[in-house]
Amino acid sequence: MNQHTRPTLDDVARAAGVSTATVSRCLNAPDRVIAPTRERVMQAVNALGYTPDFGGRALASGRTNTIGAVIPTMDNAIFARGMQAFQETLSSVGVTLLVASSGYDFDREAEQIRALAGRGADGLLLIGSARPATTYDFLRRRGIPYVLAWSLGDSADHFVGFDNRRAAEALATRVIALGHRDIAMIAGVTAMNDRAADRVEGVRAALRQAGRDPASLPIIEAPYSFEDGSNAFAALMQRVPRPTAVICGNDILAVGAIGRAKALGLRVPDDVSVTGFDNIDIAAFVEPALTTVHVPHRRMGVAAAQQLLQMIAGDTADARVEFGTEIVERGSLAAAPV
Amino acid sequence: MNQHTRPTLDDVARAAGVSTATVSRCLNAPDRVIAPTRERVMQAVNALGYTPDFGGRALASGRTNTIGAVIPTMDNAIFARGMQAFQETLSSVGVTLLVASSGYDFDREAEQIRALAGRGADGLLLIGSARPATTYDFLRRRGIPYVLAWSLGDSADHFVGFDNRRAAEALATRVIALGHRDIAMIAGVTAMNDRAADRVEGVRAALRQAGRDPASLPIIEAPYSFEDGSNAFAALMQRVPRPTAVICGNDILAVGAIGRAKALGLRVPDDVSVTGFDNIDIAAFVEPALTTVHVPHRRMGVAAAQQLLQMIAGDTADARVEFGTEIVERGSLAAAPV
DNA sequence: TTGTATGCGTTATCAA
DNA sequence: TTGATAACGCATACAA
Repeated sequence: MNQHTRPTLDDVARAAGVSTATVSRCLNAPDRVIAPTRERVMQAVNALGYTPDFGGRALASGRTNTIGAVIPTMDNAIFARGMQAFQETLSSVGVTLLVASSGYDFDREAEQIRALAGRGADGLLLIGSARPATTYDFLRRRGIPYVLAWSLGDSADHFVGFDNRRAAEALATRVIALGHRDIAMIAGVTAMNDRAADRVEGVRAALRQAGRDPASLPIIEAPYSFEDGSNAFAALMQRVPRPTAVICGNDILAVGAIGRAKALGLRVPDDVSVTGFDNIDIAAFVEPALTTVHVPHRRMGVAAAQQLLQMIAGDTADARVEFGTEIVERGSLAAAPV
Repeated sequence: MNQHTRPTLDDVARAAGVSTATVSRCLNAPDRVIAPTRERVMQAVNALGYTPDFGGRALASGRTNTIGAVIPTMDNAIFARGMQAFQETLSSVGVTLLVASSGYDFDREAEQIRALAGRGADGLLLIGSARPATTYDFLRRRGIPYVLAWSLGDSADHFVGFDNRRAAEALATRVIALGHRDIAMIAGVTAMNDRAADRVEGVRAALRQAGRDPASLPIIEAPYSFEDGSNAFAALMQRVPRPTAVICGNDILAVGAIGRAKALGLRVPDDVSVTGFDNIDIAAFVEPALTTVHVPHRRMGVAAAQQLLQMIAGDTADARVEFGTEIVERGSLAAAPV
């Protein structure tokens, strides 16, 4: 039984009869080593089961090949899908992903950002642009590359996202064009969430554009769950006149709304139309299928990873990558009842 | 404009007029430093905006305060929820989470395990027990603590999970007790997935127990999506005699099945019963609501984290933490049609 | 309670 | 192409 200490560069060097520098080169820049020696070294590496020590490498090189992400929560189909793509992309180039979650709380987010930066993350992925100036200050003082995703902002930061406001406006405009006059909205919680807030703004903009008073739009904010969507829908249906269309801030709320409509004996879309946002899998599967806004979550995850990798490599990356969205019309939206 | 190099322990020590050792102690064992000096040091730390360098710390201490997880995919409600809880628990004690995904592929999993171990992970979370001996060999040679979650196995490894087989058997037994004789199954893909395979085994065991031939059970394996569940259901409904109950390996497949049933004009549960597994949110929300097996995903995530932390700390941890599951009976399951 | 001194494993500079 | 050797920033055993 040998000692249970891992082999070091030195062990490999000795075994291969070369210097530690050569072993290091074999691993990091194989072309800077002549083939025969390289072969001998690699043999020793395999024989000893050598793997480079992370701490030593990080200390000496100043890089960790690690990227951090702070998202509101993994327990949300939207981020789950995007993060999966993000992780796959990083993994394909040998970078590993550190994840942390904020629970939609600015303080927690700042705390997690600090933690990941302290963990030596070479770059950071953050969601949206709404956060205190102090957090941005920290990011910049620290000089750590970061990308803001899932939305687009006005700042000079790097964005990889789509225009939540415009997409929501387009959808609402379509609803209005179908003759709906009594429109209501079930929004995601807008506090600390620019995506949700932008979607509300988009709907208001559409109303304004149609010569209606945005202030008259009944809105209920609801957490991301079927049940909350359902309850919000029930509350909205109490209004007089009863809305003929309910625009929801995301698909989960919309599915909750449709479920409640059925329970209330209301036909969708004959009595009331319902729309969602995100186009997650379930949108195509509810009955009736959901009219929603398609968002390319996976592509965004991939693009965010590429962007970040470029920034870390020191290459000049595009300031922003904007993805288009499109309205997917399905059975849950129809012309207003006459 | 000052140089953009981060302050080091030495800078803080100089600023506070103490040695680096004292600064280090202030950060790692504050009680070993007298209050006045500690105060002076912390002041310098804040003034300089000092944060310890990760590489240096990892190299000197041999620990990274980082735990890795290799899961099949984040894009699955089950793991997403459990991982969120796992991450929160780690975060609460200052440990950060490295995530990687295998895509249900043994080779990729082994690769990711290597990557995370190389990244200096102090411990590892893996899903299920089905993987090549070579992977376990690596884990043990490396001596890295690991926990297997979401299932229970026969080995001496540390498990945090539940008995997929027994839970599925209980559910199937209930289905049989309701008079169903023509039962079919839509299973998750069992290759490289012991959870899915165990659920199939459980159903077979129930049939055997009831004096039926398990080999006669029609089974279609389907990937984790509504659409695949839907298609599998349609195929099963072609059989003669037509099954009166379809047991699904997870809720997503079951919801897909229910959707197809409606499209085919079949009433659930009058014409055909459908059951799921996992009890994710949507199970309570489909129409009819899904009879399924409740699995405490969040609690498992928390327990897995605690287990791992104990193992890393060198405390003796329980060999296995088993969670109970329970059948949640809802509208999708009823007595067999007469 | 605090300081000194050493070593952790790697990368990178500079010579050879 | 390869080798010596000096950082890298921190934790810790030991001494004071």
